[in-house]
Amino acid sequence: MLDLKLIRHDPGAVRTALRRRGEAEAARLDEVLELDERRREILPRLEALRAIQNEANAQIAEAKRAGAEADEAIGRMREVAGQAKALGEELATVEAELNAALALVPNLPDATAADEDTVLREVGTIPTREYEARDHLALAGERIDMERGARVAGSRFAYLRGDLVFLELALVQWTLDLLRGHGFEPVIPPVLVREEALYGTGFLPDTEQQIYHLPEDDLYLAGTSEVALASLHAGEILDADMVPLRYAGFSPCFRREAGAAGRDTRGIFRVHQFDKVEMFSFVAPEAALEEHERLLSIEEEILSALQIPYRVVNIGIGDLGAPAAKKYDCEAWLPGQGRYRELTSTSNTTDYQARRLQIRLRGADGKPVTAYTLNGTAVAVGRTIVALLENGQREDGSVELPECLAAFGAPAVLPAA
RNA sequence: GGAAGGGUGGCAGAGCGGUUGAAUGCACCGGCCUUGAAAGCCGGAGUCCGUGCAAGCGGAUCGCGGGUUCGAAUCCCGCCCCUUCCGCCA
Repeated sequence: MLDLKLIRHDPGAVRTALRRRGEAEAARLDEVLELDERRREILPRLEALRAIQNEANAQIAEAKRAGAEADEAIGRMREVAGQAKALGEELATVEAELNAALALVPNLPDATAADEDTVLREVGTIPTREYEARDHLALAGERIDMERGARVAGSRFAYLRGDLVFLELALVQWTLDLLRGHGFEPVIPPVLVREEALYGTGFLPDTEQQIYHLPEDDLYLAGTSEVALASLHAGEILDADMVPLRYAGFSPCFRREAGAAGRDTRGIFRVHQFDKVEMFSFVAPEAALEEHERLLSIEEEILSALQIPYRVVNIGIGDLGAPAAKKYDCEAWLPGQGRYRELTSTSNTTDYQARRLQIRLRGADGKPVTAYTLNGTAVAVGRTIVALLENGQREDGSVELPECLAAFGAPAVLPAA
């Protein structure tokens, strides 16, 4: 959610920034501005009535205490109360519309966000081989069991079996260990969340078609632990010296993938359920840009340590989600597909989520300011396994795995399927 | 799932339906005192909205929402959360 005061005081600048997302988004401002004006027309009138009520109430109280009659003041209260109630209802309607309109306005793109997807750099060596590269399913064999997964839960569900389970666990543990070294507190968050948490992070109203809902309990299956991590400090005013606060959340993630029919149907590249280690930072406003680069550098450190060739993309404004002001994706080279595919993603959501979640910092002057939040994928386990298998493959179909994982229980070599 | 109790300021904890934004204690900030500190004394201090250059002024806020009433922290209803007991359970 944008700062209403900013919209009010500098609508031109906000509109200009929003235009980079398109005219339709910029046009949303008009409704917000109009509703805000109506609100500020009604509010002083209502407050004046309330002031009269409060004054009359004091007189009544005083008269009662003195044992005197207060009919005149009570009459005045009675009269004003009716007017105040009607005005109050009018205000409530306008405020509800205002909040709904404001909730639909996406975040302002950062000045350094790209207009179109822009590859910043390619890192690592794309392996050359005389044989045809296999894809991860061919390499995994029954250790990735899609057929039985589909039989039990439907398409896009998989069984991970045997060695791959130890690979997953090693990957997770190695990542959490590395992140702790970078100052991230490991967290296993709730995966089922309330609507407020999704609204607060900007997934609602925006991506509802991607989210599983449990109507019996009115809970939602989170598509990322970002939801629960952002909500960790909802409603709190944090001391400025507590930030940066960094969390590494490990959780399963659930996505309906509605609208992705037919895409990436082979293997576990795009499934309804996967595990992920997610980084999440709460920072002071002025520290956000640097923190974003920091999250990106950690993502790159991880990909490099795992010897996965990748490229970094500054995501174009058209592909930014509503909460993001800027986003980098790291795309891994997948020999089985012969192209780069998204593996991790990090977003600077500035104060967009924190304002909705009412997360503030108490600055040196004692005044609360809205915090800034950022998120980034440390390891999306399923896709990382895909990348490890396809990049580590040898001609005989066995797979060499990165050394760093061995200490955490991963096999050094995955036998051919 | 059943039964009971409870949600008040950073924390603890009062609060006959009417000068209660809210006693008191602790914690916090400033001042006095002190060589320095502690103790003591004096004072200050929540958050949000509107208005104003500002000081300020006005409004809201006692889990959330609604109701009763001229008037609700206080009474009624719904929801959320916490605690205890029973049941169930990895």
